[in-house]
Amino acid sequence: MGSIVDGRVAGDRASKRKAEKRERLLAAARKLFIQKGYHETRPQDIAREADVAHGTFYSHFNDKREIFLAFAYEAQEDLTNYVVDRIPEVKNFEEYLNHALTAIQEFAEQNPGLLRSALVDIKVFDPTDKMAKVVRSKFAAGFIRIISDAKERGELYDDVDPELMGHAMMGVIQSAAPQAYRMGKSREEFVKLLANFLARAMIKEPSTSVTND
Amino acid sequence: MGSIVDGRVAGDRASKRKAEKRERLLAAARKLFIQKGYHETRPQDIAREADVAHGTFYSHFNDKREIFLAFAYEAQEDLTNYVVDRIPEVKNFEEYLNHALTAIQEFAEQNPGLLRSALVDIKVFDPTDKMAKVVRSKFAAGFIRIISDAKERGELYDDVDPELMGHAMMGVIQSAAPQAYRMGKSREEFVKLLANFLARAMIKEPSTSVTND
Amino acid sequence: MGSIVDGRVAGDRASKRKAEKRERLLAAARKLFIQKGYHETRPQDIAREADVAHGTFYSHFNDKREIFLAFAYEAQEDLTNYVVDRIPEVKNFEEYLNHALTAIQEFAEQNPGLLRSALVDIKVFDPTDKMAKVVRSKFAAGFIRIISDAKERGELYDDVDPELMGHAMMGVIQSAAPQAYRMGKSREEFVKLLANFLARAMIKEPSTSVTND
Amino acid sequence: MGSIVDGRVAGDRASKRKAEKRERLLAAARKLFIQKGYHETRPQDIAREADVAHGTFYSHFNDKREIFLAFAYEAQEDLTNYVVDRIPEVKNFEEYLNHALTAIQEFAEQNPGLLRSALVDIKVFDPTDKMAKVVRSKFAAGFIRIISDAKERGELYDDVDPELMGHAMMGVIQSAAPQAYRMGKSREEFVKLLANFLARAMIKEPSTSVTND
DNA sequence: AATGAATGAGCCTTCATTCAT
DNA sequence: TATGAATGAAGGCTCATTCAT
Repeated sequence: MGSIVDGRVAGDRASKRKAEKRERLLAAARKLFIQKGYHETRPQDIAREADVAHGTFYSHFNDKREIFLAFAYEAQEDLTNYVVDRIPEVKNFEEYLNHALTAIQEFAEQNPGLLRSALVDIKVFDPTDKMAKVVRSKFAAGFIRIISDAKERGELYDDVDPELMGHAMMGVIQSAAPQAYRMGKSREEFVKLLANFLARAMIKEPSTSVTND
Repeated sequence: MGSIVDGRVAGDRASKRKAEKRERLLAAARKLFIQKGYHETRPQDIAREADVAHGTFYSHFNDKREIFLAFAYEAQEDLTNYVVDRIPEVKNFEEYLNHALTAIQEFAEQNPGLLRSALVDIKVFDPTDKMAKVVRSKFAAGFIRIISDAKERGELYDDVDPELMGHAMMGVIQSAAPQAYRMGKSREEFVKLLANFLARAMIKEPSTSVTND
Repeated sequence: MGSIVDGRVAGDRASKRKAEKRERLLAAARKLFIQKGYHETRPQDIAREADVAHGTFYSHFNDKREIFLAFAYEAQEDLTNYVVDRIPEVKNFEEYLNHALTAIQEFAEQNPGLLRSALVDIKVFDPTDKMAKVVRSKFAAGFIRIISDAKERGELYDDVDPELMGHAMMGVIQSAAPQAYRMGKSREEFVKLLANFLARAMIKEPSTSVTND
Repeated sequence: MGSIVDGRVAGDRASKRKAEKRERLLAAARKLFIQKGYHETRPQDIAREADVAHGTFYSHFNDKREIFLAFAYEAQEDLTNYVVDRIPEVKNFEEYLNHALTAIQEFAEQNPGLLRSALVDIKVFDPTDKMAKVVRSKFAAGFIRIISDAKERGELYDDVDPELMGHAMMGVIQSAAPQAYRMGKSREEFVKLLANFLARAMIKEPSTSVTND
């Protein structure tokens, strides 16, 4: 049965094969964008890495920009999922902080260069670009929601603006993580330092563990 | 007189003229890198903007990378000087925070796009590039020293690592500032929120003003 | 019934379906060649416009050149038929001229762009191309025959060479028609001016209407 | 003297050399556009033929379109000059016709393919293109002026519209000339036939030579 | 025959850098 | 040193055609 009688089956197979190539291209793009950055990666290279013809690239993505955005989107989604999967039940913001930072750091270690590329290279796009905008704020969005929830539960200082602090947290992590790496700090230590920092900054009554005495 | 008989005088003038052209090129580069970013700016554009011949560019800078680094270096130096000039006597870290954040924000407003360009575009360079490395950490260096001093005076929590937190502060500012701008927050409000955030995060006994009650 | 048992019936249906697709492709090609010209029209566009798969194009035409030639051939045949249908009984060359010019102009108005495309774009083909040659001279052929007939009836000047003048007429019409359009002349006026022009040029004793007095 | 003291002299020389390359490129373009047509000629080919680097092409012409227009403009100017130079004193329109047609035919023979390319390929450009418009009507413009003059002198039929007939003449020549060539007619014969044709079509009282008797 | 994904040679253009003057 | 024309490798993208299903 199938390929002759039922066009749908043949079509399904074909579109499955097509989808598979798209995946191959995306995987290749991920590898190269991480390795060499946006500007140093050519569609041609991606195609070769994915083992498809140069022209095939353009039957899956309209241009280089599009595949980068798809890559960045996916990267942030992967991170979000990774983190969400690792936060059992959010009892309070402080616990969330620890779990989330640990998860982010784990993810970053398992995917070296991924976040740097997805978060930095995206800035080359026109700030008015619709899709770029969406992708750019995707990463901060998770933090913002969590901060917002904690704020409603009264755990945070009144002057903590979720929107602003969500972005601030993102910045902290982005800048501090590579530095911690350069300084040779262990993941545990890094997470502890940063969690304390953020807890004190935002939580009204952080557990004693985050203070000095 | 002089220019023919006295080589030194002629030489001085010549080197003065040369230095002046270099300045013109740098000023042009600053304008264009801010306006269009590193990749969208061509040496030809810089030369034209500086009103010198295209080829002259290469008698002042070895390549495009070099002028960008010079630009980024200068930008961060300007910022540092601006901030330092605006901090009267550093009585304590909290005061420093307020003055510094205000100064940074002022500088950013007076030089729109400058920091974004100098801090983001520099990431296009090979992370192992010696000069790029220096420039990259220039901005955080000021913070690190101040935090270090405050730590020695015992104002800060023991777990505050100056090196790490210097970079963290830089990240907070970089991410939060554009967001505050997008949200329409005034400079005063932004500075207050961020100063409170950072003060609570690092200072053992911040002034009451930074708490809630 | 039929389609499985009786091969001939099935075959007929199949070839009918095939012929119908060919027609659809030709109609699509006509539309697009007129709209965008030969070089700006891709086989893919034609297929999509005809609502068939891209690859199907090549089971009806060997290449893009072939469908263009088929289009141009058809266009000129349509014109010829249109004109022939509108010339009742050719009493003399002068009458023919009026009817023919009117018909051509009508046809051109009803099929804007058709002749321009069929007559101009065909020049992109190698002048030695056999089929292109045939198509190229198809349009003039009608004129040539008519002029030849009139010549044999003794209506025309002895030095009127049918072959040459057939092409000359074609050139006149091609160049003058767009110009008349640009000048805002009505069809009636254009036909009258051109008919007079050609009548005086070729007919020994044109009716008084074509002279000045 | 010169290159050091007087910048103008050096500049003049440089710009002379530049102008010379432009000429070389134009000559190469002329050769190739005639030989292979607009679409089959690549800027790359033109550059190679002119013996300059590929990129040099683009410092003299913004794009392929621009050099084609320059070529077509020049071609028509050359023709116009050639014709004007060969018309001693225009006693009357009939004489003009003979001289002009002879000159055009001569020019066409000496520059085989030139007019075909300049007059046909230009139609590939957007009809609203300003420069293309200018070039397109350049060729007819000469005829129009002459017809207009003759009309004012009362030599022509009242219904001869200079604008329209200028274009008609152009069309006649364009279509008839290649046909005459294919038929093996001599230049003299072709010119005579066409001159008679046009004279009868437009001149009230053509010399007896153009009639039959 | 029909499908549409895949192909890859080829196109036009850019631009960092060099070099003769 | 200053000039600006010249360079040519490289870039992103297109599209007529092929081919496995």
